Amino acid sequence: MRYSQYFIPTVKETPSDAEVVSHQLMLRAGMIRKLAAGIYNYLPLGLRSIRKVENIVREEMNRAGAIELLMPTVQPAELWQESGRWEQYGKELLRFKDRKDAGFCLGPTHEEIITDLVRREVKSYRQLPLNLYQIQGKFRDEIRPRFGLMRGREFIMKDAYSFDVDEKAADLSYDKMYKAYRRIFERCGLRFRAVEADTGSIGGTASHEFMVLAESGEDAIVSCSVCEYAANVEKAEARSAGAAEHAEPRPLERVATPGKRSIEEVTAFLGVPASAMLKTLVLVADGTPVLALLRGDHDLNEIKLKNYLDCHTLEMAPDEVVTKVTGAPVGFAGPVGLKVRIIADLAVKELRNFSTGGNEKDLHLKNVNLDRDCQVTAFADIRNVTHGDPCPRCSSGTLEMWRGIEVGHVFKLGTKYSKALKASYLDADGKEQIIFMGCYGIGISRTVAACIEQNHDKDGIIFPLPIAPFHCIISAVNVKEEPVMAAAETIYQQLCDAGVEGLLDDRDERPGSKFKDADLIGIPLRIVVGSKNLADGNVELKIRKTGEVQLLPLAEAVAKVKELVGEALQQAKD
RNA sequence: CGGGAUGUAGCGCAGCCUGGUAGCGCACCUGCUUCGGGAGCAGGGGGCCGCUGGUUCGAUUCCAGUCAUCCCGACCA
Repeated sequence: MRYSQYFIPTVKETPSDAEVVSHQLMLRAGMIRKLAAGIYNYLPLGLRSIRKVENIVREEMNRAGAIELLMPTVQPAELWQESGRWEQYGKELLRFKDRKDAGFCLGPTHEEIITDLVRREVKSYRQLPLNLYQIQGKFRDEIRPRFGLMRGREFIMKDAYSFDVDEKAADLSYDKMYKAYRRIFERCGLRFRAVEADTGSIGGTASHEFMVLAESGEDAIVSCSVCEYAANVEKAEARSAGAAEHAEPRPLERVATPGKRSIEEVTAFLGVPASAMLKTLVLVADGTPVLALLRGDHDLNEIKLKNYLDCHTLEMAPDEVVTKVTGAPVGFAGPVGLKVRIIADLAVKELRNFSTGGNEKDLHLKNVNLDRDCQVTAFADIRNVTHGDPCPRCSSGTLEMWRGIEVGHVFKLGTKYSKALKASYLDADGKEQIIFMGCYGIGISRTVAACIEQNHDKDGIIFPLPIAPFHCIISAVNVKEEPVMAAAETIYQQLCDAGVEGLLDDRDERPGSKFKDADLIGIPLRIVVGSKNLADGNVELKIRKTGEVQLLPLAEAVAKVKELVGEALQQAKD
């Protein structure tokens, strides 16, 4: 490709409405342009990287035995009503009507459609297992799209759905996908982790997320310093540190704490550590107030609590409700004397003589003890794990924390959708059985963004070669010097012939601009053809990632590039 | 949806407080010089000052509404 004939509108200045690096760089590198909030044009350069990821995904899915198909973006309301998600999904589902007033939506995911297809066509155990996938645009009307392609409303996704005769077979399908996903992200050249995850609104029995490690990641994940355990903090299990200390209960004390509301203020005022405090949170679960008790230095994990309560909505109570439940303004809540459902975190069991709110303005209690002073409804694991917590799986490890970007998610769905939509088959005995399903998603466009979050420097993007839009850029320092241009053309032709994707920068620009653009768009290899080196029969080969520069005779440059490209792609495949 | 902010040339911004029909840098076009890390000089083009209404002789400026975008929160594969 000749740069002068191509379309790469790069930008010098950072657009003011872009917050994260990948968004800024994709705009600056001319990979994307915004059309509306969370909706982007994919420009040629961006599309090339997206296609690279798609092809890797496609190859690995096919290798794992999945079969590609393509489902419509526009989906009829009836199927969503049948699964119950027409009501459940909320405003994220963009709904509209056709000219006959029939309800439709833009597909945010395709469980309903694929299950409908399979229930019509699959009748026998002989047709199973089956794994169908597509790579397609999805639309989710996110409340708050942000960070460019990281959380768009319209985005490109690979979604696969497996169908099996029973749970054991479904587990095998899941395992195959899990392994395929590892290969995919390895081949993309990404540093990532597979972590245990909450299943969220998709539902099902188990799931893993694939997280690209990056400081800017929206998700917090933990991994064990010793064993293989890794999980999203949303899901990570807290293990109690051990037996309770044996402290004699001291008499309950009332302490005036004028204006001291937060844990920080109260600990400073009382001179006790946060870990000797009891944090009391008032929440509303499906309209009913609930108290959550945590050790002062721990944070509530709302997902764990929501799962424990098995409720539809769970939110922090508004001030009026707190006042009504505790009889005191916000900041003085405690469990003593309250007659509501009280869920205490497991770590609370170990607290003795702790301090907490007194349910009166400017009052806290000291030397509170459970059982003696108040009763909890139940104990449950409802807190976020923290750095240094003991690993829930092995005896010796502790948990380390990371930030990650979710680029893939695999789910064991069980029979949630097959039951709702009555997808069944006849077994060898002619008996009707319900199909077991799994679903497996990869955010293709997000993967490109995540890659940039992980691989960039002050000058721009540093693409791993397997998903770079081009392998090698050939920068002709001065296009008006005939020998320079001729040599650049020759190298470009030879690279093309060798199967290397070259971008010939034949623009009549100053060298500085060309180098800046080359760095910005992140092409892994660069050959610089300039008159000085050319006089000695040499060209320069620069590695974007390391900055390493080598002078090579004209004749060897192409062979060297071909070798490097071959290595990178080969390495990625094995 | 709650809180905060911003809409002025393709991009980044100033002007507005104190009303008198708009300016800077980059980009773009022309010419000359330059040519290994975003060149210099000279000339030039480009604006419904987001939109609607109000106040006023007069509104980019003041007021109200509205739309859009961004940030925080809630929410979310």
